[in-house]
This record gives sequence, structure tokens and C-alpha cells, in this order.
Amino acid sequence: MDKLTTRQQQVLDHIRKYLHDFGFPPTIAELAHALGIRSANAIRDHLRALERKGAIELTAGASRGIRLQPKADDITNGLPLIGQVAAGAPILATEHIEGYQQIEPSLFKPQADYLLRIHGMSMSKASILDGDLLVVHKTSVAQHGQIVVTRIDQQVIVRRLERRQNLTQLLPENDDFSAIDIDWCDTELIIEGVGIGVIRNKLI
Amino acid sequence: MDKLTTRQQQVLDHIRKYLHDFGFPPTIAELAHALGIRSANAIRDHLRALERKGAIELTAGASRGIRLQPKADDITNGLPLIGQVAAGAPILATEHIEGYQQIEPSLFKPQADYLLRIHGMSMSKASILDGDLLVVHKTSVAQHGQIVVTRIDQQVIVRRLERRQNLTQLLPENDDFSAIDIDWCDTELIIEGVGIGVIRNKLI
DNA sequence: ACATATACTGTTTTTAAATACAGTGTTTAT
DNA sequence: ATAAACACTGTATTTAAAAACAGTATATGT
Repeated sequence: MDKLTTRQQQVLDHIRKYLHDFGFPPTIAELAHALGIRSANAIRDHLRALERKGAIELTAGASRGIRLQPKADDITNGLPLIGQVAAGAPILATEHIEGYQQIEPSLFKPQADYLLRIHGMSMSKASILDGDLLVVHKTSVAQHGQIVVTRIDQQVIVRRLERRQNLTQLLPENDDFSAIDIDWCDTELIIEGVGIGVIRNKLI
Repeated sequence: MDKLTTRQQQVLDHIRKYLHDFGFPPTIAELAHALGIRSANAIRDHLRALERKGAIELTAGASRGIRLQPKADDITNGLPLIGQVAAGAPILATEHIEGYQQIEPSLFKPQADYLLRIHGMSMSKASILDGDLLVVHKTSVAQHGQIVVTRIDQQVIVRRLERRQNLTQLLPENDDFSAIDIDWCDTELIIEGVGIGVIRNKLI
């Protein structure tokens, strides 16, 4: 989405507020009045600009025919839920997004960026089970002991990060799995994010 | 909210669908057309009935002036988060509510009604840890094997329900805790709800 | 039995709201 | 420098949509 001018942002904010207050979008005249503008045409120009920049969608001829563009706002849209990630592809690529879940970001610290579906029981002893949604904070730095989302040989893997003097390991939390040694010459360790929470939507 | 007739429910469903599809509510004529009705007045009658029954709110004189009535607690406030419950007091009493968490109810099935903070490690082998939030569906009936929120001797306790021929037990998921036998003469078993999910907002 | 709610048809009137047209300056990017 | 985008004013026109009016027929509860 293109950058909005201050005025365009104000118009967008008013549309949001009105929608929240009334449950339906404002008319052009109502927006003009709310922003202290005496001519409806000024708002029409703003709306056209907002549409051109991808912030809203207009329906010609329809009263209140303004739709907020879903992608404009993370909060209205929720957190993306990522299923299986194809080797090499970026995690947040559209084809990996199974859907969006409306979850309060303030529930987690630091900021929750996306949900990653866990496949397999490699982290079961950390009480992270197959099918669980790992709440992930996007970052490229992680500390010893944290649950990390990493990329090894193009594959996305969730493990516990173990950092000693000159040894870095990715530890599973299940004795049936083996640790992955990271030696800096050979294997490249890319950290995609750290786990900050878990959501399980079916109990057994 | 009063019960809706089949037709009223159909009208409400169409409003929901239209809102989802277009981002703004339908006009009366559009609803009539969608339902195969030739007169706008029929829809007006339905809308008035829906408003009377509390399903929607109408704004007189405004085009598309239909607002879906948000389910008082769920959408506006989110799910109540219950901390410690005092002995004998109802779970959802105001003094137990630590706050409200905006969480999409559709993420859980059946319906999520509240979040209960888990104290202690009695369910650790079921991957429900101290500090976790148990997502609870309010019900008084539960089946063998489910994680249940019960009340024993006025205390709220989370355990796994074990029902055999003539034995009912509440099983912990930790060997350090012992099972609770329910004999129907002596102890009264009150089921407050069943666990349908877990939310953990700090990993260790 | 009788009031009330439900579920419509059909036409007309009124008002709400979008659109069109014709402008004036200012700012920003190439 | 100069076109394009930005940020408006103001009036007129057209169309979209709500609301009012006048009915019919069936179902439902008291």
C-alpha cells in the first residue's frame, strides 16, 4: 500500500471511527462535515486517492459504498495463521497463510506477529504438541534457552536454542529426536522468530 | 434476545453475508431481492421485528442504516479471564474477572465462554501448565475423558473426568497428585464446564 | 373469538446521497 | 519548468433508498 498523506490518513481514521460507532460506513457528506470540509467533492477526491492507494474499496452508485481494505490494518484483521511452510519460501508468503485469527496482541510480550502450526511431537516435553499454534515474535536474534523458529537447510524448524561457549545447538524437547549441532563453517542458522506463547484449540 | 422465526433468521443471515461480502450493510431493496420478495415493506417488517428482538439496531433515515447487535460480552469485550475463584462463589462473578481478552470464539469448538487461569501443575502431563489459560465451554454435562472444570467442596478444580460402570473419578495428569473418587452418596459433583483449549502467554 | 404477530403485494412520496460540472490555489516529483 | 497530485469551494443534477400508505392472508396465543 502506498503511503497516505496526513489528510488522507485523517479521512481513513474517520471512516474507521464511524464504522466502529455506527456499524455502517459514513456518507461522503458526513465525512466532509466531520472533517470540517464544506464541499463533498474534497472527500470524493480523498476517497479516490485512498482507493488508488489500496486503503479502501469503493462501490460506484451505492450509498455508503466504502469498504475498508482488510490488509490495511493488522488489528482489525488478526494474526496470520501459518500452516506448512514450503522449503526456501518466506514464512509469511500468502500461500502459507491458512487464515487470520483475531487475538489480542497485548496478551503476549513481546509483540505477537503470527501463529505457526506445529507439526509433530518434537517439542512435547515443553508442552507444545502436534497441532498447537505457536505464537511467534518475528526477530532474527534469540537468547539461550528460548524456543526459536529457525531455518535449517531451507526447512522451518521449531527447537530450543542452546548457546554455550563455542557450541550452538537446537534441542528438541522429546527424547525420540536428536539435537542439531550448529557449526558456523558448515550449517547456516537463520532465526525467523522466537516463540512467545501457545494456543491449543483441541484438548485430548 | 427473543427467539427469531425462520424467516427472520434468514433475513439476519443475509445481512451478515452481505456485510461480509461488501463491507457495508444491504439496502432494504437488496435484501428483498436476495430473499425473492417483491415488496420492500416485507423486509421493513422483518427488520423492525429483528430490532424489537434485539438482533439488530436501525438508524432512521440513514441508507443502509442497519447495525448488527454485537453479542454483549463476546465481541465487544472479549472473553472474561477468570483468576482465582473464591470458595462457593460463582465462577463468572465480577470479582473473579481479571480482564477481558479479545479472542476469536470461532477458533474453538464448541463455543468458548471464558478463560480460567490454571494454578499448579496437576494437569502437567496433559500439557496444561501452571499459569496457562484454560479455554472453557460452559456446560453441566461432560463425557468420559474430557478435561472438566468442576466444583468439589465449594472449590473449583480442573481434572480429567473418568466414568466407568459404577465409578466416577476426577484424575489429575501428574503422578504427584491423587485421584478424587466421586461416590454419589457423599460427594456432590458439579460440572461447571469443559476445557476446549489452552492459551499460554509465556514460554519457559 | 379476538387481538396480535407473521409474512407478504403494490404504489407513491420524500429524502438521502452519489455524481457531474466548473472552478482556485498549493505542494511535490521529474 | 512544468505536469501531476493534493486540497479544497460551490452549485446543479440524478439516482438510490427510506418511508408512508393501503391492502391481503395465515398463524398463534389468550
